[in-house]
Amino acid sequence: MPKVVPEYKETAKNRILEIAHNIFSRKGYYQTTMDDIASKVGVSKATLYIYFSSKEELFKGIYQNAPESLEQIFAATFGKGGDALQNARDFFDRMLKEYASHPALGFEVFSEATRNVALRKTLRGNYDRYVESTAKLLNQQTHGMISQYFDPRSLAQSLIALWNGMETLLVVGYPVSEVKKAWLDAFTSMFGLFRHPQK
Amino acid sequence: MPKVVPEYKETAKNRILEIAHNIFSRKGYYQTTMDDIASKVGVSKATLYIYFSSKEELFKGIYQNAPESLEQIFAATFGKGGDALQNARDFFDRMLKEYASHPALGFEVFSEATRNVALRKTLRGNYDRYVESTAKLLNQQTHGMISQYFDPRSLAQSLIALWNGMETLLVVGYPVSEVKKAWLDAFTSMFGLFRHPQK
Amino acid sequence: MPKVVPEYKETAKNRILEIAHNIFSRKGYYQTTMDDIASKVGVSKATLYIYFSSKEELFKGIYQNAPESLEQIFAATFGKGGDALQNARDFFDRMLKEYASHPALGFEVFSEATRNVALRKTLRGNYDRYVESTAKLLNQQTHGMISQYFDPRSLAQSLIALWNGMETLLVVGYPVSEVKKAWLDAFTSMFGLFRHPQK
Amino acid sequence: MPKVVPEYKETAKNRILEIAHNIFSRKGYYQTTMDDIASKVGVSKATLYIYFSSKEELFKGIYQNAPESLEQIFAATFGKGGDALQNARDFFDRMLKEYASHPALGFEVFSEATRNVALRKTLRGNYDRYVESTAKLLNQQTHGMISQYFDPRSLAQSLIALWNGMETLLVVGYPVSEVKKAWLDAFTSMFGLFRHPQK
DNA sequence: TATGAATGAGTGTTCATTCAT
DNA sequence: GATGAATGAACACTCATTCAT
Repeated sequence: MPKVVPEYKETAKNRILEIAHNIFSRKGYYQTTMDDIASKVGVSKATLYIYFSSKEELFKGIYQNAPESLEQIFAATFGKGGDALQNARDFFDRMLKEYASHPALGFEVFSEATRNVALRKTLRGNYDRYVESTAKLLNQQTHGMISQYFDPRSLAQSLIALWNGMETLLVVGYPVSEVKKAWLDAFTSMFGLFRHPQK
Repeated sequence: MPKVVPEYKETAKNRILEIAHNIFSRKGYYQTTMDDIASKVGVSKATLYIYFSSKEELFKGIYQNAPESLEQIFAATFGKGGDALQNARDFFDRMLKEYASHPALGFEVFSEATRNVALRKTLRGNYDRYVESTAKLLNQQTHGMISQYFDPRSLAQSLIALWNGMETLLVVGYPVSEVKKAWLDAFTSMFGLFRHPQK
Repeated sequence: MPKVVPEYKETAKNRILEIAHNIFSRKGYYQTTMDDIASKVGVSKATLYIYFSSKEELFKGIYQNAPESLEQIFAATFGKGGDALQNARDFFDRMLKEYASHPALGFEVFSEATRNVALRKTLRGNYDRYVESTAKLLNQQTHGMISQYFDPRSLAQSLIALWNGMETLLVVGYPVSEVKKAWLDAFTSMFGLFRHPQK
Repeated sequence: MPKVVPEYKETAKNRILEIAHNIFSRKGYYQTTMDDIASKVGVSKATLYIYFSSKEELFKGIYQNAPESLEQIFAATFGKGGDALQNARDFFDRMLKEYASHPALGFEVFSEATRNVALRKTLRGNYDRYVESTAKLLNQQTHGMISQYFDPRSLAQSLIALWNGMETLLVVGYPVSEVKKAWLDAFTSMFGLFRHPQK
């Protein structure tokens, strides 16, 4: 459960998903061929079509199978209460690991979502869950800490957006340390912790 | 409007760039064919190759030609001083318009940057400029407003990341009003304005 | 006929090779399209690429597959000893048949070899074999007939060159009978048989 | 007149021919583009079409303009009488230089002649001249040396063929010294000079 | 005479997808 | 369930040739 990286069960279908996830992440959707996947999985191309009716369906299988990570990581870090700043640090570290293993995939998915309603709806569903659970934790975590004026749901959205934005900084090539600082500074200021500067 | 010369004659190259920008934005890089572009521009495919040596080069031409927007919009909104919150609203509105006209392009570019060093470097150059100019304005705008503990450069990065993240919320389908609120709430809290709730 | 196995099942690859050989020979490398070959073979263009990774590779397959002819014909004619002049006649007749079925291919290959090191090396390998086996036969055939002053290897090269040169006379349009006479006269004189004029 | 390399007069047309000759020789007909030629000549592609109605016409211009070399070299070497073997040496050296400057062109032309009647006729015309003048010189040079049984015209053809064949040995990569020996050995034996071995 | 600009007609190559075995 | 073999439909890119200026 604490496992972040989607750990598909070892059925043929899941083996394919896992490997495809890797390749799609590395090469991007359009530059990944069914051949790439098949040969890496060690089966024939035709076999892929036994499990997935098309390349797109296979791709869908991936982001529908593994969208728990943000939620799980958020829960695993902020969920345990305690020092908010430290939790934010942990969150960053774990999300970074997640991101690093599939840097391109997220962008690819968003880009595709721009044109694909079905995908957009799926993502929206995921995000609704993210927002809800984040808001809930925010409530607990920051209880009493956040001004009454603010909306936890709204802040949850901001926080998720902020992380997504951090990924763009990483792609562009800013050093992790710098991006982490930006994340923590933003987090600190957003939650009015700035009176307690990090060492 | 910035164009002073009235005999503003679009060169063929710029016409292509503009139209290609639109199509790439709408359909994505890999689903846009040179034929698509050519026929929209109203020339033959071969003509495209007179001006750009490859599809990739044409694509490059686009994101190298118009990366000023964030900078310009930031300057145009926050640059004029005054009410920070109102500026943040203006910024959002203008960036939204920019985003809406090419929603997918940004993600496509980031995705590609994941695998393409040259592109990454170009983007990094742009971002360095963004960060610098944003930090400068932040200094002026928020003079005295931000705690001594915080780093304007770091906050500038966060702010840019935050906007990028907002775009993901938009793609996913959250209503503009909701995203705008998230942006403003985040902005407000980040800059310690929360004592002055927006009406 | 050399094929012993009756269930001589042409593999797809060999079928392609054979047909491609014909077309390349007739139209030349650059004027032969993959479509030409595919449609003559009766498969789709894509199928060609299952067996050969590129047009060039397919072309290579041809001249690497059938370079035995000169060697074989030489062996089959001069190899049997007996009347040298008659053997020379037989050699000519059989080489002519070979040449006539693919007149352009040889020149095409030589032209290409001018610029292509790999091809040059392959050809050189073939020629080394030709020279060696020709020299060997020359030794047997002309034993005692050729002056001690001459080098069989060198004469072998000359003989091969002479045949190659005869092909140029044929291309240019000299009648076969005339070219054959030139070949025989040269052969006769080279091997000191001129005291025994052909009837 | 002793000049071998075709020295076109410096008219625009001839400048083009000269440069085109070089490029065609180096890259082959099909891999030479009109752009290649135009840019090397320093004019626009369209200008080429003022002087030559097509690429093929331009190519024709080349081999119609400079076919004297074999004839001239033969005349310049064997024409002066004297030691036949030494003349054969000189001939080789000068033809080699000629060949070396345009190794591929000859093969290209022969290959093309296979399919192109007009070209074939032109070449035939050239070869008729070659044969005739060579036969004439052979008569003088070898007067009394060659058995009555042989036909100078036929031997002339053989000699020309032999040289053409030598070019194939060169393409294939045999060292010049080796090819030269083969040439001289063949020559020597063909003309019954073998009683006077070269040192 | 010279050319910048344009293009029609290819051309090799790729790839998701199918299907008989 | 698995696959080897096949392919239709594209697609980026090229190039000889034209023509208005």
